[in-house]
This record gives sequence, C-alpha cells and structure tokens, in this order.
Amino acid sequence: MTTIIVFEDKANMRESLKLLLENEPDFRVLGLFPHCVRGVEHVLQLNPDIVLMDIDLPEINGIEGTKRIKKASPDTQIVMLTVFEDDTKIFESIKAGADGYLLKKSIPSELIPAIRNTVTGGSPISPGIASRVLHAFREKSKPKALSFELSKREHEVLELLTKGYSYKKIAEHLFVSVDTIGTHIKNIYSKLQVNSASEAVAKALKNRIVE
Amino acid sequence: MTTIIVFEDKANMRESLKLLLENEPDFRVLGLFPHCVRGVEHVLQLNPDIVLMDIDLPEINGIEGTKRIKKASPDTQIVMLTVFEDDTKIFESIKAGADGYLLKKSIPSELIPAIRNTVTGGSPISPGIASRVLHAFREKSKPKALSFELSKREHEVLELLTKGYSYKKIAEHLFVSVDTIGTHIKNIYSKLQVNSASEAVAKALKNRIVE
DNA sequence: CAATCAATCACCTGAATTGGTGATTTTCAG
DNA sequence: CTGAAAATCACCAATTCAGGTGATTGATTG
Repeated sequence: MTTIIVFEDKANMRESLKLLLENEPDFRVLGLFPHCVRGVEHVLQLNPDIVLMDIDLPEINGIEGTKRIKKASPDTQIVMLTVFEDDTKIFESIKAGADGYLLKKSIPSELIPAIRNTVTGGSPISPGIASRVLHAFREKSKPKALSFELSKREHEVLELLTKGYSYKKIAEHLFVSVDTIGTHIKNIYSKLQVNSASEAVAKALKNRIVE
Repeated sequence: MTTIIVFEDKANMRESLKLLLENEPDFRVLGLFPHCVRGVEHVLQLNPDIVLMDIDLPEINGIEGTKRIKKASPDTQIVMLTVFEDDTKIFESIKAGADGYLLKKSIPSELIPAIRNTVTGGSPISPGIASRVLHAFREKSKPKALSFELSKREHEVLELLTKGYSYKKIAEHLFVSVDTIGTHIKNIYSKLQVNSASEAVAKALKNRIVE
C-alpha cells in the first residue's frame, strides 16, 4: 500500500488527482491540501510515502515547502508538479530535495507509473525537464575551453600554485631554480591578465584551467 | 517519419529492437550495427534522427562513439541503452552528449514513447538513472556545509582576497587599516588551516565558502 | 555583570613576491 | 637546417606578506 498526500491550490486539479490516484487499489490518499503552510505538520502526522507538490502555491511556495518537509522528514518522497519548464524553478526544486519532477500536461499518462517508480527509489522526470537538467549538468562539468594558451610547464606551475605552494616549494618540486619559477609565474600572470598569486588561483579554478 | 539507427553488439537484442521499432508505422530503421567503429560514417551517410547506442560495445564503447558522433553531427539525438546503473558511465555518457538514457529492462514499455519524446527535444531518462543524476546535481550545487565558522567580516575579507586584492586594496575597500586586514587574514588562515593567500583562495573556492 | 567573541589598530622582522631586464639552452615544426 | 616557442637561470629594487605579540572597543549572551 502506497500512501500519498497532495498539496495543490486549484480545487479542480486536486479533485482530478484524487480520482486518478484512488483508481489504483494499492494507493491511498491520506490528505489533499490547498497550501503547505502546515505542510510539515501534515507530513509528520500522516506520514505518507509520497507527497505530490505543486510548485506555485500561495503563501509558501512548493519549493520552500519541499525544503521544509525534506528537512523534517528526509525519507518522504516528493514529486513536484508544475506547468512551467522554467530552469530556475527546476534547479531550485532539485536543490530543495525533490525526488521527481512532472509536467502537469503529462500527468494523465505518467503520474501513476511515476509514483510507482518513486516508491522503489527512482526519480521520474518528464523528458522536457530532464533535457534541461542534462544541459545544466554538462555545462557544469565541461572545461571552460579557455586554455589561455599556457604551456605545459606553466600549467604545471599554476597547479602547484593552486595548492598554495611557495615559489621555493614549487622550485624544489620541479627541480629547477626559484628564478625559473618566478619567470614562469610572470608569464602566467601575463597570460591570465592578473598580477598576484591569489588572483591567478581564483581565475584558474573558476575557469577550470586546473582541477 | 522518424529515422533511426542502432548500435548494439548482441544479435538477439538488435533483432528485438528492430521488431519493436518497425511496429511503429512512422518509424524507420535505417541501419543496425554490431559496433560503432564506423559510427560517424554511418551517421553522416544515413543521417538518422535518432541513434540508439548500447554502452558496452566492443572496440569503441558507446560513450566514445557518442562523443564522436555528437562532434560530427550535433543535431543527431542519441539515446543510450544499458543494463548498468553505474554512476561513472551515466555521467560520462551525459558529458559525451547523450540525449537520453534508458535501462534495457525498461525498453519494452518505455522505448517507443522515449523516442517520441526525444524527437521533440526531450530527454527520456529511466527513473533509476534520473535518481543518480539528481543526486549528483545536488552534490555539485550545494555548499559544502563546512563554513569553517568564519565571522562575517572574515568572510568579506576572504571574498576580496579571492578577487586578488592586496591587503592594501582590501583595507581601502573596507575603510579600515592594513593591519586590521592583516589580523583578519591571520585568523582566516588559522581557521582554514592554510598559510598563504593562494591556498586560502583555493580552499575557499573548492569548498564554496565564497562565490 | 562577567566572560566571550568580533572587530579594530599597531609594531616588528625576516622572508617572499612582483616586476623589470637580459640571456642561454631545448625542442619542435616547417 | 632554421626560426619560434618553451624552458631555463640570474640579478635587482620596491613592495608585500606571514607570523608573532599586544591592546582597545563594542556586542552578545549566559
């Protein structure tokens, strides 16, 4: 038996969800609420397996509600429902701890299997949403392309600088003189257009030149 | 009409896919290949809308194949098929540019709608996979929790240090003396357990204390 | 109200960094 | 083979930094 509560401000949508869910013999709707101001209390009291959460709720929106519920009851699985394919809302929801993300238009066909997947630890995501998540994921992992045309040795020196090594330590590490490291660093500064070690380190990390 | 080619090394799986796909009147299978050594050529020649790519292929694996195909033909949509729910392979595939990710066990029910979603720009992802992607996404975006208990002022100073400001510049910026900044920085070093500006900057950025 | 902590400032010393200039040797592609 | 780029080393001056000690003020909190 899978127990469910719903936060959805529109009455007809609430009713539709109720009908849809109660059509499944192993689903049980424990509650339907028009907002999640008392969301945490409801969840702690009813202890549902699944929460269906509309994103656009009055007073406390679904993202904030999700944060609170996840904090109070981390094992409750929360599936977001939304009409929007808005990047910010998607990412905020994910960060808030949502376990699934469905577009309302796909509810009739996808909701029931989505809930079943959620129960077994999966995260149903509508393809339109997933596409954006993947895109963001790629952005975060890809190198910034900008190599600044550092030579191999300069790159090496920059990497050690990023570790907080002094000129002397770097020199020892690479078996060259301190002056050589000095020259390399001068050249690095010139290529990165910076003029201190900390600035170079910041630029290197932000542009993923190292690590 | 949606055109498709398949890279799959197991003959019976290839046949199953072919039967499944050809059952759809608006799908057309342009080719079935047991490996993707000539993957790029096949794609450029046949110009399919969709590529179904097994991850574990001999010679050149599906991830490498995906990279090459995406490079040569970015608009070709590639859906990965796999038996594994292996984190590394999932993330590598995403980085390689895969547009969808299906577990083979879910193919009978999900493949056809997944392809239709892909055609319209969506990214079908099996819930078991999506769960891992979301998890990784959260890890990447969430602060490392470690605040190192920096005071507000120290945080401010660290932020300016990260921008490459010298002690003097920071002092001017905050309207205090250079010695005050010196003290703050000493305290920051002690809290972060570092002993140079570049090391502090590196630690601050890596642990998302700033930015 | 006392204790703690954050924030402020000062002084000192030795070491390190930055920013020049100049030069030699390797390496590597054309 | 030759020129360009990379890597190496050196010397110098001015500035900056790291690490140490000590001290005052104000806010917070038990």
